[in-house]
Amino acid sequence: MKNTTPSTPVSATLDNPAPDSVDAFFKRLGNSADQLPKRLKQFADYIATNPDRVAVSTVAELAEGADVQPSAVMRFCQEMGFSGFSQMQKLFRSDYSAKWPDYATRLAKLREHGTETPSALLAEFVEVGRASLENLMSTVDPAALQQAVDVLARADTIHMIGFKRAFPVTSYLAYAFEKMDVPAVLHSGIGAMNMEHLIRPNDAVIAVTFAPYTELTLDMAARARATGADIVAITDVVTSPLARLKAIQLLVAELDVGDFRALSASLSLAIALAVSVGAQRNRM
Amino acid sequence: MKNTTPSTPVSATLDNPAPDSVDAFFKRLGNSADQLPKRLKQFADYIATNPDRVAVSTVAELAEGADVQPSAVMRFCQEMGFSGFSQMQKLFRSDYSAKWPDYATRLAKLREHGTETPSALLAEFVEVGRASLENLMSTVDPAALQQAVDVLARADTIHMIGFKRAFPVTSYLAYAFEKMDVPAVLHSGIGAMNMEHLIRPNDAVIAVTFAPYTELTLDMAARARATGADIVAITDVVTSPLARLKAIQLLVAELDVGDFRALSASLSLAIALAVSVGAQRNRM
DNA sequence: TTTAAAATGGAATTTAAATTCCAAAAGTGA
DNA sequence: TCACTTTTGGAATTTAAATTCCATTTTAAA
Repeated sequence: MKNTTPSTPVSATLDNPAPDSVDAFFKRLGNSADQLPKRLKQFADYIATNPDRVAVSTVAELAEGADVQPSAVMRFCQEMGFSGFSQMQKLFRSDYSAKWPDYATRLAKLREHGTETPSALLAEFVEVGRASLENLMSTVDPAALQQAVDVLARADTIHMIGFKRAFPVTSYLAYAFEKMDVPAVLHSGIGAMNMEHLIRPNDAVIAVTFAPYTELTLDMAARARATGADIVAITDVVTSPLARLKAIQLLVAELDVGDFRALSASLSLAIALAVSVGAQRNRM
Repeated sequence: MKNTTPSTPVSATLDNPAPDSVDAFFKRLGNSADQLPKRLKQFADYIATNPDRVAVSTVAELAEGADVQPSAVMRFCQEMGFSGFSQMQKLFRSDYSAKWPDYATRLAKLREHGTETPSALLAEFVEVGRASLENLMSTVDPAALQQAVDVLARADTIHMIGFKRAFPVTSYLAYAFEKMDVPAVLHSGIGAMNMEHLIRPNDAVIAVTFAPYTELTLDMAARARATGADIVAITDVVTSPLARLKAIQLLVAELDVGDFRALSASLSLAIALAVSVGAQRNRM
């Protein structure tokens, strides 16, 4: 009569049961993430960012991706309540097939719910954003972009002008320039203060405005032009009032959803511009 | 002098090279399917109807699913030009992750292509933006989004907190809310003024921050939470510190190019959120 | 500072899966 | 029907991945 009862299951202890869905897993991870040791936290961040890799990778591959040891991965899995990696992966794999109707199907499914739900609206914006990005590559003239980079890299100080819906663009430019130590001023319009006198002949201005154009932006750009500063215009069409200023034009045809636009293309253009300028200045 | 040349590679013979994409694989399968022996055909049919299972299953599992022996699976793989099942599975797995190659791969690719021309960099940001948007649809939980809209529509005043790279997001939210006459305050941090006392129990806060998280944002959100205000967090991963605040989480996994991210997905999410809130408030 | 506890990296071991092999069954043409 | 080829199922082997273990390092506490 064999009686080798190993009574305690290796897999999951009572106080630490294995999550039964990927959602539950991430919920738990969210709660306990900050009291995890360094390497385990590092791995947690990695799979939180790349959850879709878990189903199709080996321990070694994930470990390498997160830059930790395989044993750290094992410890993590156990910490999360699994018996080991295999059990955790099984969970992710079962979720995988359910979750992977492709992008097109997903969008369609969201749409049929009607434009009423926030998700359907989000789907709209995503779709429009993608279209705008695709378009961006054809509306932006590479030569003009290069020229803009040259001008901005050469400038003493870069001034950014753009309000209302253009403000997210200029504020992101400001952030990027600051991070790269490029001297740049964001003209925010705050306090109704006129900072135009700061613009000198050897400076350059990035003016951002879309139809219906903001008067203030046009005025300020015009006056900057008068002092001799170079103007780089991020705008929507060639007939934009900024054209008159002999500005270097970067055109972004952004699509609307209702009264709003996704801004994806404008932001992408802006950040590419900023990073290029930063790189070029470093080379000088 | 050892000379054990086994000259013929086991993997793929000349007349039978392994397909290099899942598409190519299925094309070949279409051609040769009807001259396959019974069991092999049976397996072919199975994976043709369940292509997504291949990446995440073992030989034994697929064999069982198709009701054939594991060895039949092996013979099938070899018939199709692969050295074995592992090689075939590798193809299916890489095809899957090709939709979103991870950060490291992408950076490496960027480096080798050279960031030389601004247009190349722009192309990179555009591509990353598109991938991020596509992914957005799967990381944002529709229920959480709906919940966020409800909370924000109900709030007396909406407060927006987000600095540095998150600031374009909050500033766009501010613009959208203003345009729709939704009472909303953008906490800009300007003048180091503390506007937190403005946040009342019946208000709601939209906090936006991405790793590395901005302390100020976390602090302000925590204090707002303490006063009883609801928090909607737009952040990158579940391990985000904002999770601790019992916030409604909207996750955006945005890819980086170098040190910067395109922000396309975050902006799209933000504007969809804002418009939904505006619409819902009008209905009340 | 010293000591103890926790965490880590990497090697050693175990386990499970992939792959091969071969005897039996099914099919094919004379 | 008989000899021969192809196909099949299942067991045996190999390979690779998961898991454990332990010596070393790091961190926290006294």
